[in-house]
Amino acid sequence: MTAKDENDRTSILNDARDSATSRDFIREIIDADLKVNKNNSRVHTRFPPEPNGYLHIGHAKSICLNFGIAKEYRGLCNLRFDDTNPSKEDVEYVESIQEDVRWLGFDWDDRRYYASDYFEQIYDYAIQIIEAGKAYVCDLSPDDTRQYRGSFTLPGKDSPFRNRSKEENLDLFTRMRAGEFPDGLRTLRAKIDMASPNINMRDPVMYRIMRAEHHRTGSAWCIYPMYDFAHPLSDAIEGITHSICTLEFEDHRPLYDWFLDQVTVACHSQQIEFARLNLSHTVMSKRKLLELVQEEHVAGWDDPRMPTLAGLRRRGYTPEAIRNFCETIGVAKRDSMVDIALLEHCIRQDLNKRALRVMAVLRPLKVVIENYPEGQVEELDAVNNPEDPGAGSRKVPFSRVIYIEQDDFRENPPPKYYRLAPGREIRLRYAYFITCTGVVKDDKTGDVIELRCTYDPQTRGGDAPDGRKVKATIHWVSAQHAVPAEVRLYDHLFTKANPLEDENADYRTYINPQSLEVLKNCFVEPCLAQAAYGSTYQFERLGYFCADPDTTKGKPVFNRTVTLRDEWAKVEKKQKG
RNA sequence: UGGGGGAUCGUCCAAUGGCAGGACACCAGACUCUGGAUCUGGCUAUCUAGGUUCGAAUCCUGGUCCCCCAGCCA
Repeated sequence: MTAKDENDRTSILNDARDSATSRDFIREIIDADLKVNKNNSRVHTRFPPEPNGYLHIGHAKSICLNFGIAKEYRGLCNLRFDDTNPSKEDVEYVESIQEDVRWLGFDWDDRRYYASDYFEQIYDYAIQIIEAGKAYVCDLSPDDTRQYRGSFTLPGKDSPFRNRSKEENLDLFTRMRAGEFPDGLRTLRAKIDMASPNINMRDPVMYRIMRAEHHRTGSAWCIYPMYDFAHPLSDAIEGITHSICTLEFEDHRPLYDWFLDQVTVACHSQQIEFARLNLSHTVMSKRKLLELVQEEHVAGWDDPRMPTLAGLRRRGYTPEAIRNFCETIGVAKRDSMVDIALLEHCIRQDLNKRALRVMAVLRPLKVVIENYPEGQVEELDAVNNPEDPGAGSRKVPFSRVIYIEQDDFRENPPPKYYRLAPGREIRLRYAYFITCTGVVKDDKTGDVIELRCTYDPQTRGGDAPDGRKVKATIHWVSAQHAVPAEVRLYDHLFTKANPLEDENADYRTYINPQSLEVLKNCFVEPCLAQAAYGSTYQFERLGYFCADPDTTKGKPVFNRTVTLRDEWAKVEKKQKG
């Protein structure tokens, strides 16, 4: 190696260092590998989902890690479907997975692979291992296999079929493939050590007989390789240098290495394990998410309450916010539970910069401005985004009858409540100062159903020429111009930070009964009449919302992505004890 | 119980023998035509007991607690 090469690599390393916000232990391992020119200084990762469910925010962590590392080190990251168990897998999932990875902002170019692409090669490797006397066909039933495996404290016993001849093994394995035996009758097992303290090394199953329609190979195969066998070989075939997976595979690493040591491969990838993401107030296992869908606790994989990428997307989360979240939480080996407040912070931070501000009244209270001329309409200027001068401004119609938020009026205002109350003056955003002069109540219920107010014509646009101040500014919508809308208010899916914490209670008992509140009688300002699916807005003083695909021509539907931070809510909560 | 991992603010991540730092959350204040945003300040942590060292979150020894593994799932 020349001094120039050394300098080049050093500068690449430094670039990588600069572009990363912090050096996690995985990047440190890669730095060290690069320093000794391991793998000819190549960095090649892969994201290997099993197509048996939708991707969730935990996968996003892995995607950002694998694709992110590839990008930083000027390497490559493959997308590989780990489809070795056809009984659980489906094309629906391979499609959603690709959509989600792309949406998150990552690109695998032409490197979309399937473990099933390698079935023939993996089979050949199995033959090699049998020929080397390191694998055998076992006739033990699943039950007996378990019995023979022993326990944590007891060593296993050798299978009676362990010492079959190579010829017999080859013959039997060939016939397994040929479909001569029923499902589950025999397996191919690695001959390692039934007394190993690591249970994964006690002659693990390499192939099982399973007649199931595979989403890619159809019925071409009736034997399928197990993860432990297929995964290291798939990595080797693709030339993966760093095979990043989660902590539960840590004790599989000796087996990963063992398989690669039995066969001739160009590349022996290094498996590195990190802690999977746990997020408060939700669940992350695919099995539980499937249950929530199947038992109809949610409306589907893309229900905006789900931690799936499809759900978050429909909820109004942006790829940028999710990527930023993944960067912020870091990567380490200790089990942890990230507060969902951090995810919410990330989406607020992103949407604050880009979401157009509009006015929407969710729980309308009619207000008649008595001294405002009947029939008059004014077009008032409203800023689209105070954080982004380039976003410009728009006209908002104002008239004698408007709607305000029920929550913005109190007949008997508590301490520190700054909004409208009898006799009090406040500002209508971008419009006028108004003073509440009367309250109309429902005869029967006594509920406030209408407010009578007067306005000060001198305050047009929102400023008083005499310099007087008001304590509050509230949003409003002109009644005659209002567009009816449906708004879906979402909250955490679970009431408990960790729904799995209590071993005596099913996680479903902590499903938040108020995770969805549908408001069908909302009014939004006219510019929202043709809000397109996916467009995000800040409803001023309420939160960030996005148009849902359920939107129809006459009636927009909005999902609340997240509320704004709300000081008054805190004060009120404190007052109520 | 055998094996594999892990313990740092309330939460997540840094500090790689040299002033325990950042983010979120929380609290207080400033500012504000969003009780938003922004700004300022504050709070709170090295699992434990010994040892090595001028100096330990970091090294050594003992203990404690937590997570994972006994699928023909991944």
